[in-house]
Amino acid sequence: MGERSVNLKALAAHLGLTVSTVSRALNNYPDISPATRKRVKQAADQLGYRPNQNARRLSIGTPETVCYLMPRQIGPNAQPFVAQLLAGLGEALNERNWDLLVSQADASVGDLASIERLVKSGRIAGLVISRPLKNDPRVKLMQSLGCPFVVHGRTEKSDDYAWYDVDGEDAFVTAVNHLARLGHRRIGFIGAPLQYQFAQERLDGYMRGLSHNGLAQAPELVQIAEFTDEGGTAAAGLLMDLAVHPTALVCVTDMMALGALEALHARGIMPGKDVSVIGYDGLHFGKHAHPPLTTMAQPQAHAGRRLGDMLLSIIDGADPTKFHELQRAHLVQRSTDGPVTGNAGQINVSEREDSR
Amino acid sequence: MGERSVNLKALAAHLGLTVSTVSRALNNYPDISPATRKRVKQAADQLGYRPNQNARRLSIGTPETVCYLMPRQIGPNAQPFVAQLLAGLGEALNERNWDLLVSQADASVGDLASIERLVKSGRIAGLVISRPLKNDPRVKLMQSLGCPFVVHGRTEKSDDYAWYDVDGEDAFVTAVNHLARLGHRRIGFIGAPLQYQFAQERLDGYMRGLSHNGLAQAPELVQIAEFTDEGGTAAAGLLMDLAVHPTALVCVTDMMALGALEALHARGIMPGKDVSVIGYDGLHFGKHAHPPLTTMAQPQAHAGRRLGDMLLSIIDGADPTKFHELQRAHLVQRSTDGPVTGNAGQINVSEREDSR
DNA sequence: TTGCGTGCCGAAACCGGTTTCGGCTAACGT
DNA sequence: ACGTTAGCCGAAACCGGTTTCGGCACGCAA
Repeated sequence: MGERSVNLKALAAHLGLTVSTVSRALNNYPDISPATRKRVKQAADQLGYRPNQNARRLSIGTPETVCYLMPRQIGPNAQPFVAQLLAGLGEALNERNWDLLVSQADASVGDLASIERLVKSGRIAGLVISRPLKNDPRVKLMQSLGCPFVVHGRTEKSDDYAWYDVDGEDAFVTAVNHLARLGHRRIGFIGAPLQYQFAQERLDGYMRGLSHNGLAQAPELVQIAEFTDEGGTAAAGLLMDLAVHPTALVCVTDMMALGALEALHARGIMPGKDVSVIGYDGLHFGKHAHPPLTTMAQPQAHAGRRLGDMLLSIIDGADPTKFHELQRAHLVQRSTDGPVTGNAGQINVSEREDSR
Repeated sequence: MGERSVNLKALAAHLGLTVSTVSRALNNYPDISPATRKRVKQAADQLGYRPNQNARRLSIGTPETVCYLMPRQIGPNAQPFVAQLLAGLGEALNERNWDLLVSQADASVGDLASIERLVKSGRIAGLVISRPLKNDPRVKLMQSLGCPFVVHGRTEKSDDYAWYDVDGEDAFVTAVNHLARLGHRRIGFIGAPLQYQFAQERLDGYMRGLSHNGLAQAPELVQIAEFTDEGGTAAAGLLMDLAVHPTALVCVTDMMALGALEALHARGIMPGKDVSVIGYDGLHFGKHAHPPLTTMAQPQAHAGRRLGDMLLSIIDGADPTKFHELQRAHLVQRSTDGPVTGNAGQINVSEREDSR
């Protein structure tokens, strides 16, 4: 209701000019006299004229929009990082007055088909993919469609597209190193399904950390579960019920680590004292866990911003293979890590009081 | 690069028909013979034709897009509910193949101006506003613009627009009732800045709960701070350092409650034993707090879906004032609530052992 | 045979902008 | 005084669809 917002035609009529003149005046074409340019611009923002973006973009030939593909799994333990990522993306896009679309693949259609529709319908100039699988079909699809995209995370072979990631392998080497230095020799791994590349990477890091410290790899020490707190509880339960249980646990996410803490409490085991636990993510909430969770924190404040800038560069024509940004996670020690103690029901190792 | 995706003209040429015929065939106009209709549709999805949405929407006259306005404050304690809300909104929109835009007001432009640009540029058919202020100028702006919108939350007077909210006042009455039943007579309130309507509502509920239980209102018992964990810690600190400190705290968000727990621990006070704490939100993380946080949980799983459906109805012409959906929060008891104990450094009340 | 619907498709206007091109006017040099 | 050249603006095509309208060809009844 009310009149439709003023369009170019109305503005032109109001000024006694043609639409083409007005358009060029507003877009700073050199063939418009300074006088009329000024007159046009004044009238424009006096009447509150805003160019219709659909029309403009149709004409321009670019949708001036990028899309963020939301990771599926939501539910009660929602993804806390989504908001931050969107904020960063939005910041990058705002500088150009581009729009940010979010899309979760329509369940009835399927991921791939839904992506294909999105790009073929000309709605988006680029796409952000989150948390890729080890061999993610979406990557190949986007490449075959010739549509610019960036990945938050990596796939198994990740040399021919742009990505931003935190080095999960390095992080888990660091975590294992830290635990080994505290005297732990039997370290359990709580992981996520290996179809996710991040899960594989972190497992690799765990393995490398083990051998780097001369520790044996025992298959029973790695437990895979869904990356929820319940998953962590279940996995930790299995590990602690082993004949000789580990004296430390590294967990693929903070959420799983929090779940692991529950399993320890349920068995009367004191995290950080009897058994060490290290998570991954650096979630703010970990500070309030019982006890406060030691974790490998990733610097994800800027992930969205970086991804946005990368994507825009690629849309501008830059070579996607040039953008590989690998950040490092760092250990934030809270209270769930500590030296190994003798009363752990397992091989007795010499107690040592490491300094913290 | 590559050929531009097939457009209507190409498809028509391929078929030896005109664009208008093909368009009408695809849109099931009755004046197209079943034979050619079928032929057209087959060719269309064989060539992978997808109508250009910018062009289509320009022609149709509606952007088929709604926008979610992200709440500003992000930072480390990101909004966990944003992802859930977006998922719900997306679900509702997907059924019509509408798009979901997210926008955080450009800091350099300002909320209002940025909203006005958004709707005047014809990009969106509706807007979702989150966490409104007591007297939120965005609501009036949208009304004066004549653009459909829904609000997640309410403002002070909320009868002339559509909203979905959880009854914070009722929730805090419930919380205070619960505490009073446990014997608490000196209950502190940890609140957020009262410019936010939700903060005011919950304070109102607290007050009503007090008088409903015949408890005195003491100004020093209500502390306002930023709604972060640090804010909660600070506010709780002030309250616990009072000459006669409260035996229970109700907090306006779970995040603040977690912060409050820190303040208690720092003073050697055992939450749930010496002093009760009740949060609000029902955050999943509260389960892993120390001790697990009792909270008023809001059923926000469906908020996004409901808001989306409401907004679409309004866009379809329904009366916005018809949509007022008020949900109730419910107490989820974990471990930070308990009967008042005598050793609390304050007026001795008769101990009573309430049943749990 | 003529006339008249009816079924089916093409022509063209339109959505609201952008951009190329051409022409008019005034100032300029010679 | 006259041709040239900027400077400035209008005309028109275009982006890729949708939708109204008109007309051709056919079948049917008179």
